[in-house]
Amino acid sequence: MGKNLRLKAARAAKDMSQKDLADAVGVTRQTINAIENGDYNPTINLCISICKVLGKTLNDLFWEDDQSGE
Amino acid sequence: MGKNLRLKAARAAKDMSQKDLADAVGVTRQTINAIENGDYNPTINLCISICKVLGKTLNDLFWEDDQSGE
DNA sequence: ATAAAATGTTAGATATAATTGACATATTAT
DNA sequence: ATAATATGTCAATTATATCTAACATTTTAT
Repeated sequence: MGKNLRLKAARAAKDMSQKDLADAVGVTRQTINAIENGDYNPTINLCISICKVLGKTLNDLFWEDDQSGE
Repeated sequence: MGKNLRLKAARAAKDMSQKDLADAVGVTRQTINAIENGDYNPTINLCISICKVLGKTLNDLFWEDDQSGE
């Protein structure tokens, strides 16, 4: 699995560290790190929580053929 | 958690049974049934597989405040 | 009416998401 | 230089997604 650079960018745009995001959604820093690095397959509820904190949708951060230049 | 009626409707629109969809994405019928009934929290990769089979996006089937008239 | 297919649900097992804790490296300060 | 913060990663544990297998109910046929 590849890295999730859209997630990394959305987090950077909010000036949050991995730990900040982890605390905001109620998981550990290692979990956020693993998701950004594509090391595993989070649950949809966690994805939804992350999206809400970062002001994005599922398609923005986790859908693939989404090359729309907004 | 509430039922996922959008998933149920999208599956019906393809005239697929729960077992048909389960076979198409490589899980069991019970897993599809549990997702439709809101009994748990699937992984994002499974959600993406389901969306692809049904010709929908993550926002279509799993995002919440999605009242956009496309 | 009955047979077949689809769905709902449950118990027990397995795979893996997520945790805790630790350590290393990199970055950004002072 | 060093102190602090952020990130990468790994081993061991816990929580839970998913499986297997079974049985009941509902729906759609014959």
